[in-house]
Amino acid sequence: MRSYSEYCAVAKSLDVVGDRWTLLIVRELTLRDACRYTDLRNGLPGIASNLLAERLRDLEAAGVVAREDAPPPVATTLFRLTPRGEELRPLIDELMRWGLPLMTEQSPDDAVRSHWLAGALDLMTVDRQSKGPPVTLELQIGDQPIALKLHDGAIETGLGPVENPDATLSGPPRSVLGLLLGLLELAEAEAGGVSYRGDPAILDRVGAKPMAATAPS
Amino acid sequence: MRSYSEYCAVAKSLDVVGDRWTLLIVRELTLRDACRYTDLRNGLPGIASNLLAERLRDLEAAGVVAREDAPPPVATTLFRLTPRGEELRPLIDELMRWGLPLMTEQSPDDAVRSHWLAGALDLMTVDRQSKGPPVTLELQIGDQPIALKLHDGAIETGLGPVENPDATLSGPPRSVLGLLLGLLELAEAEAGGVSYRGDPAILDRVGAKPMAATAPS
DNA sequence: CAGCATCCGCTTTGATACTG
DNA sequence: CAGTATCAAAGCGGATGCTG
Repeated sequence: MRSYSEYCAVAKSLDVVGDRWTLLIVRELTLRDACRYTDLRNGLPGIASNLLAERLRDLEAAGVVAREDAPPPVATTLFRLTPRGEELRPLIDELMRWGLPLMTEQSPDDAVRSHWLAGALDLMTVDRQSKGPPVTLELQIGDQPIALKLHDGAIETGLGPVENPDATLSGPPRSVLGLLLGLLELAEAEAGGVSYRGDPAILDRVGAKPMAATAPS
Repeated sequence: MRSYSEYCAVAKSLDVVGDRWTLLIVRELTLRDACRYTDLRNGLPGIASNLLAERLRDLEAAGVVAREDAPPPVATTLFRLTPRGEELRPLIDELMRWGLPLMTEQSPDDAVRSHWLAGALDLMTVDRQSKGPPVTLELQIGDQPIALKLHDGAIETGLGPVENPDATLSGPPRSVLGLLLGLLELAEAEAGGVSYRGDPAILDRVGAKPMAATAPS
């Protein structure tokens, strides 16, 4: 991207990460750690192959991403955030926070990936019953199941199947999210195509994280 | 901008604010409150006039910016962030934080505006002598003076001249910033073209804000 | 003068095909 | 798997002109 040529910290940041696709590449690497080129392509549906290659080169030159040769058994190239790249995590979190209200609009041709949603849930939900017994909830949305482990007031999110979940939840992502964040009642969500199996009390434990106090200006 | 068509909060945010110039427009409005079209142009050197108009229309449609007719004496249009737009402030702050290390590189054709620097100083500096008497420091960098008012461990930044400042500081922005953030000693900064008038003890009171603890993941 | 709209050459992106 | 090559379409930058 052409530099903004402004002696301003915001502009300098955008000179590095302001290109189209760039912050989504960083998102992939923050959500999934080291990725192969192919993993990145899968997590960035619609990106042109030449653009991905070019962005990775730019990010490497900027010291945000590092390329490493994977250990022997696999023998492939891995892309990983450098420490400087890791410092972009709060920025990705802010984008996620600000974008969450926009998740009420789901276009029919929106791609869905479980790790995107897991990241948002990780950031935005809590176990409201801090003294409750540990329970696990499996969400069937996106390209793979999402595991929610509730314990001690926190929710740990993970990808992949859960053995013997205490409850399972599936349906249109929009409705599943609305239900988990407390914007929809179970009955409404079910009318919206959600299917839930398990004790409804478990669902009630999941809620939106209270907003952090506004940062001191 | 073309939508990323991803059902992901980060992508949804970038669908709204990911266009070139868009976040810099938001920066202007967060740093300077309501702006006229002309003020925005001045704060965004290099933007094409049609692009500014188009971005403002897009931001208005997205509910981020509102247009209002200014009160009688001036009778001009003002652009202002909506409450939803104000919620982007933490994002701008994060961009500023991440970009600050890049301020060590100042290209000769970088434009400089005082309010950009005042914003960064506001975010990143503290009065290290929390019990010291209130003092004011005037910086002569950019297109207008910057006032730093040190009192009770905090630094209040403002734009415009100070009457009877306790100290004044001028020179190349890069060096002035390095001096204030403690990356340069006064002697080094002076070698770099900085000129300081006042008690050196005042300078010592200004320092970089200690990093906030990493946000709980 | 403030707030745009139009035009045009240039750069970036998107889609697909191809390669070591 | 990890890219390069190609080319049309879209977006941007800069200049200029228009309107209240």
